[in-house]
Amino acid sequence: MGSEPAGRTAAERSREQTRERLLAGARALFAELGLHHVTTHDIAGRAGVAAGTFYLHFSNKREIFREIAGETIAALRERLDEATRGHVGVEEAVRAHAEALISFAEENRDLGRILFSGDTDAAAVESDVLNELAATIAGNRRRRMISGEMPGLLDPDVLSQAIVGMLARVVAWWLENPDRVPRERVIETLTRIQLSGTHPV
Amino acid sequence: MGSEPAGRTAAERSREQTRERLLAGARALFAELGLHHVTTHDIAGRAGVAAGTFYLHFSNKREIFREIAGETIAALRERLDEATRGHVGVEEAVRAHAEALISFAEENRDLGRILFSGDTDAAAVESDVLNELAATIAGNRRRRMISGEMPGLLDPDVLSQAIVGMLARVVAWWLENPDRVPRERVIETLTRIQLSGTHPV
Amino acid sequence: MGSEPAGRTAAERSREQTRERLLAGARALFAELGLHHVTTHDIAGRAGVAAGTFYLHFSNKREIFREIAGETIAALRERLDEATRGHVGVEEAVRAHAEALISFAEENRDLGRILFSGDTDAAAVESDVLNELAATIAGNRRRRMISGEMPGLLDPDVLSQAIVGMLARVVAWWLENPDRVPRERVIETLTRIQLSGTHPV
Amino acid sequence: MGSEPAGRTAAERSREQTRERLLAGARALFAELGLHHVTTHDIAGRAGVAAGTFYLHFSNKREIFREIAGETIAALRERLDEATRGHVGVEEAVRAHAEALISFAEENRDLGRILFSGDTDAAAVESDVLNELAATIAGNRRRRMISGEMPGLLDPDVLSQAIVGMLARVVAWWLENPDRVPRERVIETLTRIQLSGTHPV
DNA sequence: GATGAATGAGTATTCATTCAT
DNA sequence: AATGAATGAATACTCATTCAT
Repeated sequence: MGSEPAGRTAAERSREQTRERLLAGARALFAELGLHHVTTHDIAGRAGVAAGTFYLHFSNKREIFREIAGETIAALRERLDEATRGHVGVEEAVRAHAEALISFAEENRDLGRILFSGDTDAAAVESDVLNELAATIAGNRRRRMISGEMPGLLDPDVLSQAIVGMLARVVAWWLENPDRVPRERVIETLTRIQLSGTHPV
Repeated sequence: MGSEPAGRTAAERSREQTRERLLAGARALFAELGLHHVTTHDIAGRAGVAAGTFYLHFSNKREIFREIAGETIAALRERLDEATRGHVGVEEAVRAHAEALISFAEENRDLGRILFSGDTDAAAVESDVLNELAATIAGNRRRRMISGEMPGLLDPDVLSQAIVGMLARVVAWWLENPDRVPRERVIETLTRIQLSGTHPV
Repeated sequence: MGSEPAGRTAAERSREQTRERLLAGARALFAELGLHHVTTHDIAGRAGVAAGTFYLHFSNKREIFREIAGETIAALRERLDEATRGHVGVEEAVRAHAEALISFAEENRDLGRILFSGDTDAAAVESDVLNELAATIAGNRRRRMISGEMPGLLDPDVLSQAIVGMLARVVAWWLENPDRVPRERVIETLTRIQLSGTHPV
Repeated sequence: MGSEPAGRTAAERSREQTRERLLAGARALFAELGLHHVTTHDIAGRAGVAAGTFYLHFSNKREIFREIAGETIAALRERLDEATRGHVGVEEAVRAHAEALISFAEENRDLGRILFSGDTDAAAVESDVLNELAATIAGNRRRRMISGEMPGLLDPDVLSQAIVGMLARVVAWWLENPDRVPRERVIETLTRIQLSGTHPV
């Protein structure tokens, strides 16, 4: 009945469970305290295993962080791709993109705080999340919109960094202050800014 | 008729020099390694003094960081105010603001990396630079432009965070990749984005 | 059927042994050098373990001292209670008390030096041993003897402090100079002084 | 009009004043904080001089403590001798001795706390104050009273330690709790205890 | 595979003491 | 004689990582 390919021994399943518990504990702790205020003992403790067990599953602290960040980024990327895929109109696509981003942030509230914060250590460990996003997002943007419409006015690299910076900052800020502005208004504002930025007078 | 206020004893001058060397060393190291990968011993070593000497000038690591960050922020704020003061036209003001920001970043290349990075630890020590900037910048922006022109389309809080995020990200990125885009083009792009955002179709 | 409670794992036994070695080392060092001339490194070194190991067993220097002092005081108190319990006659009781004190000091020669020395720092860490003793001893004394027999001549508080001061000093002195006076003579002298003080002419 | 032999230069007088100020500051600080919670910087600061000046007058921290303790002990000894000198009767002499001790403690309240506390560090620095007192006091006592009157019941060494312990403890205790018992009652109690101890039934 | 005791290099901070001015 | 900046050894405590059981 497992969704994973069967034929695993009990030991393999047990190992996998321990690994998952470590990942879960690490996610929670990193989100709460930031990368370097979390010790490997903390993570093991949160996972309910002994300190040494951590090193049976990850070769060091950076690795588990990299894994967590990596899987989160992959999920985000997929979500964003999916969100924009079906849309033809520019406005629709941009709004769907913003909506997907906000939804993802809400669902990954804890890790989002780190991933979108621009934390230098986190960035050093994982090839900078935001830079990857910049490439992806800017790629989309360029393909779909900029082409031809604003010949030399806006530099595409600067623009992509600007958009990423804007998105990351707004998301991080809104995660910390969710009651200041309703969700829909955040999406709407993000959408408008991007549209106006690409359809100038 | 020295450039420094006269009437200081040799000891005072020596002390002041050591203090400045510590500050300079700390600035460079913080920029290079981030707040908590720098030890007080490192700072002292870089300044060419013994480890204990650090504590004759600063009571702890947080203090020297706060001092560095504080003075830099104050200088930045003044620079931005000054830049926007004389201008009547919106476009002129926005461009002058962007220009001042870029110039400041160039002159404070090292620290800029931290201040604009959104480093969570740095933010915890010094009342978050970017948040302060958000307030200031957003204030200006709101006063001068938004009034009446885009009634309820853009949320002012979200907008201010977006602008700050955009500016910080672009500046931090450009400091790391100064050769990718010429300075003028960065300024021009930043200016255009902001203007388009406030003069929508 | 070992002398220690069975059913312990090897790790638990090892841990307990290390802990005991740390306690033993600390006892010896504190006795030799006094509370604050002993470093946690010294204690670890004496126990034959690495410096960090100390902190796996005690959260800081004060704690290990408190533990050592606490257990010693508890043992002493029990010994004194036991010694005096069975005796009806005043003289018998006083002599048994003095005898128990001297025996205890002999058996705990090292720590006695600190506990009976009135060391102000030690006292600050552990609620002052001598003050506790003063209360206990004086309580016994008052109950059993003074009642009615010397109405207002001797102040009970002053008397109890005097007795404790006398006992502590004599014990500490005798531990340092065990060959000057034979054990029995110390006990006899202590007994006589106390009896004469309570059975005046 | 100085009480000291004249013929001192201004420099000599200035030096002497600085020295006295250091001694005064050290006395106050040692009394307040105990020997090793006082830094040489503290002492210099309290004396209103620079840190280095301390070492122009004392070669190290131990030395200034030794000097302070030494002069206090000498003064105490003189006071006690003086007090007992004129008296023929045993009771008179013992009471005068107790009275002098209490008076001295009151006048030197600050340092008394250390000198009578049995502080091990203080004792290590200065050849133990209390031991010196033990010798002196016991000497007096033996000469005047014990001779012949209690053939072998009380050991003189033990007795002298007992008396010193008693006196020191009562004095230290009373300095900390001056309101618990009136001064006269302390003296009376100390006197009675000693008399009864030497005039047993 | 899991345990958890142990390691030891690392780090902030203090303070007695020196010495150039 | 006085200053006070500088020194650097000392010390408590942390934590990533190892390894015998």
